[in-house]
Order: sequence, then C-alpha cells, then structure tokens
Amino acid sequence: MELALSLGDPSKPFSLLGNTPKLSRSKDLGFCMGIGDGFKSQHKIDAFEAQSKGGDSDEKRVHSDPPLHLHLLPSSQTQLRIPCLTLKYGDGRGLDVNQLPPAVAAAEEDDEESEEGAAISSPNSTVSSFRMDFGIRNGKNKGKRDLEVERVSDDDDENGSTRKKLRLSKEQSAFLEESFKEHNTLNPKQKLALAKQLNLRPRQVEVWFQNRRARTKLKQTEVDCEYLKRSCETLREENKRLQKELQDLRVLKTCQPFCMQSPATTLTMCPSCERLATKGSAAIAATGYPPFFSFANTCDPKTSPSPPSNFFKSLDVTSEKT
DNA sequence: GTATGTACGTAGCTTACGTCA
DNA sequence: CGTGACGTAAGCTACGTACAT
Repeated sequence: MELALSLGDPSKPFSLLGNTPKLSRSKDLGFCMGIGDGFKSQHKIDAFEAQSKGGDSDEKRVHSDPPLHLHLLPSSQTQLRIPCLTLKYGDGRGLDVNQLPPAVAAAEEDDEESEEGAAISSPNSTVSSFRMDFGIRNGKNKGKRDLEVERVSDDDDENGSTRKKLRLSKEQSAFLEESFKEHNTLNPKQKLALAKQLNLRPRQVEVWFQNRRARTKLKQTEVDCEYLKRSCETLREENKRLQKELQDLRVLKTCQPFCMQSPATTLTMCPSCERLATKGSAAIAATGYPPFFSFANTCDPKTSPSPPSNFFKSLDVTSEKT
C-alpha cells in the first residue's frame, strides 16, 4: 500500500504520488484512501442532471465541464438478488425497523417529492418500482440484532420525533458501501434513489454518507500520522549522522596543520547514497593521501556513476577563521 | 459590479445507543 | 449479569458556496 500525505491545502484533491485522486475500489481495503474532491464531482453530477432534466433551478449550476454520467448503483435497473432477502414482503416475520411503516413511508415520500420534485417517484420510474425487501429476513438470519431492531421499531411507531438509533442491516451497509466506492457524495436524486432502494429515509442515507466520509478522513489522518512519524524518525537519524560527520570534520580541521594551508575544504554529496564526502582534509585523513575525487568509501565506484560536474552541492566549512 | 440575505451541503463535534469481550 | 471499550447512527453548529435581489 502506498502512502501519501494530504496535509497541505485541504481544498486541493488528495494526490497519490501525482496521480489523479481516485477512490480506491479494491475489495480488500477496508476504507478508501483517496479523498476525492466532493464538491467538484457533485457539481458535475448536478450539471448532468440539470441537462437531462431540461431546465429548473439546477440548470443554473451547470459547469462548463462536460457532463459526467455517474452510475450511482451497481445495478440500479435490475433487481438485486440477495438470497436471504427474497422472501415476500408481508409474511409477518422480521419486519425491519429500518423499513418505514407504510404510513410514515408515504408521508416521507410526499415530503421528498414536494421538496425535490417527483422525478423519482413517478409511476414509470424504474427506481420506484424497484423494492428491495431489506426489511424481510427469514428465520435463519433473524437473530438477536433483528429482535432489538424490532423493539425500536415499535417505539418508532408511537412517536416518530424521538431520537432512535437504528442499526442498519448488513445488506444495507454493504449496498451503501458499494455506492460510496462509486462516489463519496450524493446529490438529492441519488440520495432519494438509494433511500428507496434500501427502504431507508433519505436522511438516513445522508447521515450514513456523512459519517462514512468522516471515517474515511479519520483513517487517512491516522495513516498520515504514521507516515509523519516514520519520516520524522528517518530525518532524526539523518540529522544525527550529519552532525557526527560535521563534528569529525571539525576535529580534523583543528588537528591537522596541513588543512590550514589548504584552500577551503569542500564537502560534496554522493549522488547515489547522498552521503557527504570531501575533497580535502577528511579524505586525506581517511586514506592518507590527498584524493582527487572521493566519496570517502561510502560508495562503490562501480555502481556509482560519475555525476555531472555541477551536481555537487558544495559546503564551505573552513572559510571562517577561528 | 458590489453588498446582502437565503438555501443548501458539508465537516466537525457530540450524544446516544448497540455490540462485544 | 454488569461493565467498559468501541463502533456507529443521528443531532447540532459553523462555515462555504451558489443564487437571487
């Protein structure tokens, strides 16, 4: 797994070694490492939908970018086949709390339609005709968790205003996860479609995506933190080594009168190993002979190609007189 | 062209609840 | 069975952006 820092300008997209930010789709990765530019992609989707809708308030948001058609769901046009969910609605068992009571669901639908238009809920809509029975489970899959959920469902019926913690089913979570991999933000239409497909309230879908983004960011922060720790450790070691080299050079400078007569000792850096070498006293001390060109035994001359003449960064360490 | 108000979406923080060891 | 840690759904607030006036 590659690591990349995204601690700079938060408005800029997460970049992985220069690659375009892209949410990871790998199945084995528990979270998405890339932080996409949610606003931009969202606007692209808006632009597309405004164009396809043919003129309402959204149309004014159209960007100059070409419309980007994102497929919200893996199979929004087809029935999702999940074996444990294929029981018919209304067998009287295991009614999921996350499935709205018919009256409430109808009210929710009306609210959403009044807010966002009836595009989704039209009788001919493939989305509205598609109902996944996520709330229905057979006896085998109905466990303690479902019983718990049913209890809350009863409360929900008697008072919809109280705050309830409704655990999403595995299937619902998995489906939301798949959608999140496609894109980590939702526009109202997508939210509605997802809510309908999963028999959730649009607000639940919205909250789920909010929390999912937060979790992704948290994970990324942890990864960044680890990376910074390692970088810090590496730099500390490097600094320690360089300090020691500098100290050695200073000792040599004071101990060898020969150095006083020579011009400034020049430190050079090996292009392959990036260790310091000298064209002067240090090399003399190391070899006993004034070197013409040396990396102070830090490099294998066979494997170290000759650097261009202007490559070396020079450090004058003897220019100041003590 | 600029200032102001409004609507909306998001991030961040927090709370409350469910699950598990 | 009680308890604490952890994960997560949901509430709340601040902020940024787009748009209308």
